[in-house]
Amino acid sequence: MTKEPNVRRRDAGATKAAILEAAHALFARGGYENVGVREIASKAGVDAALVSRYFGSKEELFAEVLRSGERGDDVIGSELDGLTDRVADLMLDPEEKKSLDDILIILNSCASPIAGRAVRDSINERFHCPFASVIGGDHAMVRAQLLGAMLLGISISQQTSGDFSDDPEVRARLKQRIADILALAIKPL
Amino acid sequence: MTKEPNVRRRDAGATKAAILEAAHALFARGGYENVGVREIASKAGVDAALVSRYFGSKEELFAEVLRSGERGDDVIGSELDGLTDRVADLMLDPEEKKSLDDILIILNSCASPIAGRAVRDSINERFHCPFASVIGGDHAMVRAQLLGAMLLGISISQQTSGDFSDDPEVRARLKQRIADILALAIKPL
DNA sequence: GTCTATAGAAAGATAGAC
DNA sequence: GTCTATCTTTCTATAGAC
Repeated sequence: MTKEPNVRRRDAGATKAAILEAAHALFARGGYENVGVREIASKAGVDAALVSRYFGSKEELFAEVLRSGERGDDVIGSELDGLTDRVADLMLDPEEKKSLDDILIILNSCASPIAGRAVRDSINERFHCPFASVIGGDHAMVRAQLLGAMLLGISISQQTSGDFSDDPEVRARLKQRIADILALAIKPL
Repeated sequence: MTKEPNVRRRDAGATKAAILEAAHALFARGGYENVGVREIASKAGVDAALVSRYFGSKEELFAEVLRSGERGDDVIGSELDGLTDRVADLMLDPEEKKSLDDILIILNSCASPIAGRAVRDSINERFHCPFASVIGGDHAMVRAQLLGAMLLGISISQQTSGDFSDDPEVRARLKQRIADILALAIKPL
């Protein structure tokens, strides 16, 4: 396996971006503890030493991935109107799976003794608070957490057990059911 | 730190049980990858070498922990009547948190490349199938997976973000809300 | 700006003494 | 039946060559 010393013209910015993107995708699949810097570098097409070079450490890279992720209102939108249908769509549409990477990163890294703290802080800042702003009303944070719990649960279930059903007819009815559940989650207490 | 060579009279059965119990508790908190055999042995009050001695490997110990865990119908009961209230109670009652350890083990270990497969198989056998038996009707497996997703989501949310609220009044209304959501999850499609 | 080589730490597993 | 000592692997991080 001979190495051509990197085809990409030397460009710190591009290299850094490539590492960040690779880390984002890999952390979503395996979580902080199950992904190595070698693997990240390999996917980004660069050398492993550059990860430390540009981000300081794996931990700091992970924090940067969290910061670069979408905020809750990017995921669910900022309009309360039609929110439940939109999100139910997002959860079941295989085309949109990329949008759920940020949820998977949370899910798969929250048990880590190193990354766990950052993950927990990030959930509040990036998801619960924006959710609460969008849904408003009394006890908005409680209802926002409940909404977040539903999204987490559905995401992890699909990741671990596969899609709920292959039958388009069933999926359509399921989508409506999930929309109804989400409506119940955000309804004033 | 001088070591008294184990107070417990030499008893393979008791030692094995102690290791299994310690592993169960620790895997629930940290997941497969974040818990070492040294840590498990320490909590069990035995030497680390005995883990391999009695279980073969950490991986086999984990599989044994999965097998020894509760089945879905132990958690939700086998009566459809009153199920949603019972489970909502279980999710929010801090006294019952121990019952949710099996859910946390799933949650915190599913990303592991080693333990992930066993976890995924276990979800179906131990949770979705019993759930489907209890709730019955058309598309029982789809609805069972949806019920499981709700339980997973609420569990992980409480683990990562803390309890939804400290106010007993709010918690009571939230419990009712969760019961309503669960009812919607298992309702015929 | 990128890569090679390696230091240093931590974890799982095992042989053999007691 | 239990514990000590150690082997092997794997991973992060870094110094220094190119």
